[in-house]
Amino acid sequence: MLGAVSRDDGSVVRMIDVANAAGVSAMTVSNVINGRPGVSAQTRLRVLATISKLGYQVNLAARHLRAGRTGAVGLIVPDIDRPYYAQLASRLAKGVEERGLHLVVERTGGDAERELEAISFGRLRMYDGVVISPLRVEAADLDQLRFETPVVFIGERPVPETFDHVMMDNVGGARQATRHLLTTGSRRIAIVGGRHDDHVDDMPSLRTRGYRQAHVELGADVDEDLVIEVESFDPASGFQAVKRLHESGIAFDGVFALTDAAATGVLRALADLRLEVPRDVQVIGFDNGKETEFLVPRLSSVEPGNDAMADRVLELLDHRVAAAGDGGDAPDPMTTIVTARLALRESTR
Amino acid sequence: MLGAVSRDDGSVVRMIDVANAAGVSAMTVSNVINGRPGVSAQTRLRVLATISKLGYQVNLAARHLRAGRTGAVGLIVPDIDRPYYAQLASRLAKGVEERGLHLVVERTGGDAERELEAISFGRLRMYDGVVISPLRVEAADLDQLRFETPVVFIGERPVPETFDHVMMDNVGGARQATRHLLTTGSRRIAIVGGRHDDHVDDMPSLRTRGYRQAHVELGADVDEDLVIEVESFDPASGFQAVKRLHESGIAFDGVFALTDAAATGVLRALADLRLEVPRDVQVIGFDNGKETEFLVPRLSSVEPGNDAMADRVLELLDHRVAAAGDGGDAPDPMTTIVTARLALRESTR
DNA sequence: GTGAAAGCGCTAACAC
DNA sequence: GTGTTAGCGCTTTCAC
Repeated sequence: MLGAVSRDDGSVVRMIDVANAAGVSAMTVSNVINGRPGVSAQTRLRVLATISKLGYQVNLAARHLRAGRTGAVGLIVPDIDRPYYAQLASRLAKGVEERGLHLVVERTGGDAERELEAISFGRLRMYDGVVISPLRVEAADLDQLRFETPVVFIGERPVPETFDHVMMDNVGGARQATRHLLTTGSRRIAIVGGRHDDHVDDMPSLRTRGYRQAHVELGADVDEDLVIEVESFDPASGFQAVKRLHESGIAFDGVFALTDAAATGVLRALADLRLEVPRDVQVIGFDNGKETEFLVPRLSSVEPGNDAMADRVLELLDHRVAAAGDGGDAPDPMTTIVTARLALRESTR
Repeated sequence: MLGAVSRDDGSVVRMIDVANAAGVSAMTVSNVINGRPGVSAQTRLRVLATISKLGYQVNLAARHLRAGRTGAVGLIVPDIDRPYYAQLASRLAKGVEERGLHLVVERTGGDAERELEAISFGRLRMYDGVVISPLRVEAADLDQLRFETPVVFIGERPVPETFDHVMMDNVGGARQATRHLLTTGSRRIAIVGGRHDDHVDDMPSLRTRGYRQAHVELGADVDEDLVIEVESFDPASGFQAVKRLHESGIAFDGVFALTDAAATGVLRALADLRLEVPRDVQVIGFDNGKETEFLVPRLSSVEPGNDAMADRVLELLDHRVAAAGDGGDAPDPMTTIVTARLALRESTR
């Protein structure tokens, strides 16, 4: 049997084997293992000794089948390779493990169908709770869904109010960043990764809205030539964006890059163009990643509060998993927006 | 029941429900779902229609309990946040999903006990196959282990010959990098993250050996003052290392940083010291990460062949999982060393 | 080509 | 404080 654990004699140690060896019933062994009350100290010790002597380990599949608990929390993300998701996964894994559970990471590749599939009935059943950061799924698709597994949504995609939702303050962070550039003398600020049409609720649109808001508030105009749409938000895109801007002869004295990764490419391109940062061009990124303070020049960035987001997600899961376990009333769904702040370094004045 | 899937009337759709609705037995439904032969085309269609009408999904826990297959491959790594592991996870996830399985990522935090625990009998049973990248576990501890789940080890830790093992060419890559610096005129090459005592088989020691080998081959001496041990291999460590070197007044005209992340900090520190790269100091990293070609200056690096490693891991799993499934003979364990090559850019001459 | 019986290893409910 | 009974939903075996 694939995956089965066998001892030297080829047999598998089951709970009943432990029970027989210890001279008790399987139920008592189960009670000991799960720390349930009603077992005498003496019996408990004998059972524990037998367990370690036989090297017994619970069969999680059987427990899952019987008890409905899986011991796993699912994290469903577009991609586990990108720093934002990798860090989210790392933080959640830590928290989930402290609660005696495992984190299972599933990647969708940013595919709408696979996102929906991942939160389908059957797949959710594999988890005690699920955290999903959708990229494409529509609120309308989610509206139909009804399930008992606690689900927390994370990110900027709109989500029906019937779900817990944790989001970063994309608009506010972008607004602060842009305001800083404007108030320190930049007049023509390029937004790398921005959207001309910012009416969809995704990351680039929300950050573009903050950029526009700041302009309106400070009485500045947005030149649509400075709104540079890009495919992906990596260094290569940032690099290309600045190169294109320069080749088009469009003047600019500030850059708001929608991610630190893109900003890395922006800095590289400006160095190639012999433009000095921040004297000729100010640059600010978004994410406040670990690398920012070691770039040349050190990159100013928006700190989105990812730790706080992860903590909040864990809190929400706690509430809901506890309620589901007790059969208690499910708490009202909540939307949390974590505030962003600026981390200013050498790339801005 | 937590995690249970319920329909509007609160009931759960089981295989037997599908069977009743389609007027067949559960066994026939099972045969249809698993694509087993011996079901007439007509019956098959009727069953499939009923399945989609009732929205039935197999209960994976029950299947797992009965069949012993889990549909999951485990990846056990010290940390999922670090780019090397994140990329490994991403690549493996893709490959595993192509095979109709899931990748479950577990992090150990680099703790020896937790690494051992993760490959214990009970935990392995959760997976059809396991990939583990240990950081601390000793070969002696592994020697005792005997299990039927296919396990592939990855990384530089020594592993008993009874296991499949995929490693990158740490020594060879470091040797090439150092040779390049030496043959292009550097005489005093600092190794950031190196080890004075390189007799343990871990990443820093192996790369240090390559560094020493290159020196021996080219008749150069290693000054132990240039071997800088660091705590972690992040930008901050690289930055500190160069600062300390400079403050001690130790001359150097080349830096081999054991990771690109450390090299990022090295470049930053050299910029602070107004040392020009590569004129005054040549710098080379290791990993050939995506960011390297956008740093200022563009970083030369050792390309370790991570894609090839991931492909090889998948290949090995394929063989072993297939053998375990068929009850066929297990293939002989193999050790694969993936060759490294240099990716030269602006930071070297 | 299809179905009935048995049981995977565990735990909830209840009896003693 | 401990044991007995039953059954979670599926698949293996074997009979028809």
